[in-house]
Amino acid sequence: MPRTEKQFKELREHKRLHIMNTAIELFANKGFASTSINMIASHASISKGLIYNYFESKEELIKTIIHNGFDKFLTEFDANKDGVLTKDEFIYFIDRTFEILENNLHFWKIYFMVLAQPEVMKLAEEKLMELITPFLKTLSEFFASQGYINPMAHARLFGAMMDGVSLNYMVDPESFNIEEMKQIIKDKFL
Amino acid sequence: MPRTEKQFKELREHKRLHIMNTAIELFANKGFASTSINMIASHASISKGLIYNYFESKEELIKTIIHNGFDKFLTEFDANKDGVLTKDEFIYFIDRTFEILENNLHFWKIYFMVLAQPEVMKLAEEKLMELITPFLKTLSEFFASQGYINPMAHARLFGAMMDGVSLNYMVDPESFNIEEMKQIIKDKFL
Amino acid sequence: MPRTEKQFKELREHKRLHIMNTAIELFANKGFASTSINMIASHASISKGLIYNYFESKEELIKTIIHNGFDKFLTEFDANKDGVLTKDEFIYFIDRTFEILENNLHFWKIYFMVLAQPEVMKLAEEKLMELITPFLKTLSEFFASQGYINPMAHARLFGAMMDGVSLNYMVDPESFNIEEMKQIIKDKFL
Amino acid sequence: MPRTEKQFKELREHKRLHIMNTAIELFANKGFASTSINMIASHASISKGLIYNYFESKEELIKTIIHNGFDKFLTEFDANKDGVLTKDEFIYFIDRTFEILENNLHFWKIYFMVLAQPEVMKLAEEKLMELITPFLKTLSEFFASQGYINPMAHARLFGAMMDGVSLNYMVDPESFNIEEMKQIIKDKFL
DNA sequence: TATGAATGAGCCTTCATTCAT
DNA sequence: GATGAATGAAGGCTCATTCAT
Repeated sequence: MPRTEKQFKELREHKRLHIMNTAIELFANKGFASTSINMIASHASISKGLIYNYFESKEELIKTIIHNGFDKFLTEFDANKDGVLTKDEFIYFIDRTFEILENNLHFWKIYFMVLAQPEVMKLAEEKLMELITPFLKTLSEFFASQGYINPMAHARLFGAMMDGVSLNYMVDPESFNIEEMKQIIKDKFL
Repeated sequence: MPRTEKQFKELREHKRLHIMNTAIELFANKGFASTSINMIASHASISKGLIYNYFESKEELIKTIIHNGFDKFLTEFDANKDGVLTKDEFIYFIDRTFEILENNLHFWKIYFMVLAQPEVMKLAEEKLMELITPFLKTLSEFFASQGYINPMAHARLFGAMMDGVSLNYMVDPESFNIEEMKQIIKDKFL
Repeated sequence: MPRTEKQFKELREHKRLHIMNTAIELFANKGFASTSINMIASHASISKGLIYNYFESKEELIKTIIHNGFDKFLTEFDANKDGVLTKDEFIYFIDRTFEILENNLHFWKIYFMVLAQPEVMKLAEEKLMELITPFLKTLSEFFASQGYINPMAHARLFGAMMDGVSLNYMVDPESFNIEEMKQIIKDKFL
Repeated sequence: MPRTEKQFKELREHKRLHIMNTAIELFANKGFASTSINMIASHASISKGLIYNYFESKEELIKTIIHNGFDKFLTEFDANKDGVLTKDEFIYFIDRTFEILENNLHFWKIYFMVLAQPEVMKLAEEKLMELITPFLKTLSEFFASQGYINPMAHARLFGAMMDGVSLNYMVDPESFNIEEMKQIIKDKFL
């Protein structure tokens, strides 16, 4: 009965995501080490043991969350990666980045958690490079097309700035007027 | 015959700093939760118990480290805080920030640990505000004097950018050409 | 397939009592502070961690033991608490007290441990008052009915004497002839 | 210079007593295990190490306290121990016991700590027997002289009652009218 | 698949005791 | 005699992980 099998698989996938989302929320709010498997289980209204049915370990769980988050991020940008970035696409790019930031705050908290503990979390390094490389490349090409003499440095600065803005926004969203930020960034880089 | 009071005091202060420096290194590299008191003790070549002779708890230890670091940072910037920032002082400010960044990498790692790890953030929140508020104020006034219509947003963006650059520099120092960065930042904000 | 809820509950209750009984024995023989959780665990042939699955802390454990002991004590006396105590009931009361003493030596050792460590064991105070108040009231009414002019003082003295006898019996059961004691007490108070 | 040596010895003895008195207070209020050497040192305004100059160990310290206390207790009763107890001396005995109780609450707390806390009891057992045996003997002989058929049982009951009264008085001095108690006890036993 | 009892390594912390000065 | 820095064993407790059911 292929139908049943499919349903089965969907159910599994659904529960898997449920666990991940619960974990994301907790990791982001309390930190990785301070979030226990027990906590995740009870917030997800499942048993402790079941989590190990879906993830081999706590580390595996956060690793999966990070990888998934990165993949999602890349996918959401796919539209732009047709090769070249036009001026309009650059504007869209900025808007989109902030949009994603606002919609995935929890994930970004975890992303910075990972960055802040380099030795412990080699886990994410590889995936991070995968994410960043094309990002920088596209940006660099755009800045080159805009006549900047130092396009890669500009790309890096732009990326760093987006990191910093995200970080500051996360720490204290109320004090951050995203619309103003976007406008200033556009002014500075165009 | 006991040691004189002065001898004791010097001994204490010296050892206290030794513990703090050992702890800074470990916290920065492995994160707060992943660094055990045992680890700190053995890296500092002292006994576990002795740490508690100098710090009431692990929390107290990192709190002290954070406060000390922040205080030191503020002190290093004191020159600029005569009230107003001139154009030249702004340039000096940027140079100085990067200089401090390069010379105090450990502090900056801990600074990002604070921002990114909720369990540490809770311990530092107050001190962080103390650090940031005058920082933003001075910047905002400078941008106002430069004729920007949105000086506080500019100050925040500038701060965020410095955070982002620092973060990226720390994660991967080789890929970062600090001199180029400084130049671009100066171009963009002046 | 998980166990049914009923199975789990029974298992839990059973193990909970097992831990408590093991702990009572050890607390009574070695004192509260000198009995480690490790000790209780190994005497109960379970792991250290399991104890914390049933009791939140060592304090909680002894608190539960004390409360349980008091409740049991009160229950065992319920028969007499129909309001008034007749002469026969008073005799029965004395006999019953000693009977309970002999059957719950461990609990009574803990009871005196609590009395003897006022600052450490605020834990039991409330429950103790609950236990003692109706006890004294019933006695006082009885002594009043027997024509004593100072019934409450008699009740207190009687209670204190029972405490003292219990304490002495516990410390050195061999030297104590309970039957003789009972007889003398009856003679003195009737 | 014998003079200096004598002064020296007195100074030592004085400090020794100072440590003991400080320790008594703390042991009585917080229990033996919950009182640390550090605590005693700081309450006595001396250094931790100095305590070990006077007492070999914490155990030795409480042992000395207990022995001293018991000796003092015996000495205070010496008057009566000329062999026989007359009726008047028995009355005096009761009055004296309560007088001592009121004036040496700390000692009595420790006495009950000894009885009730097995860890302490082991240290005092011997001395306790030394204290109790002549006490019981004298009482027993008195009750024999009064024509009681069961003099030793009476002596034990009397002793136990005094224990119980003392204990109850210590736990809750306000609820205890000592004068009333004394009167009732005299009535019951004479 | 799902449960939660059970384990045990490892954590933070305390404290009696020692010892160089 | 006097100090308090230093030690390290031991304690209470947490938690990722396993496993019988």
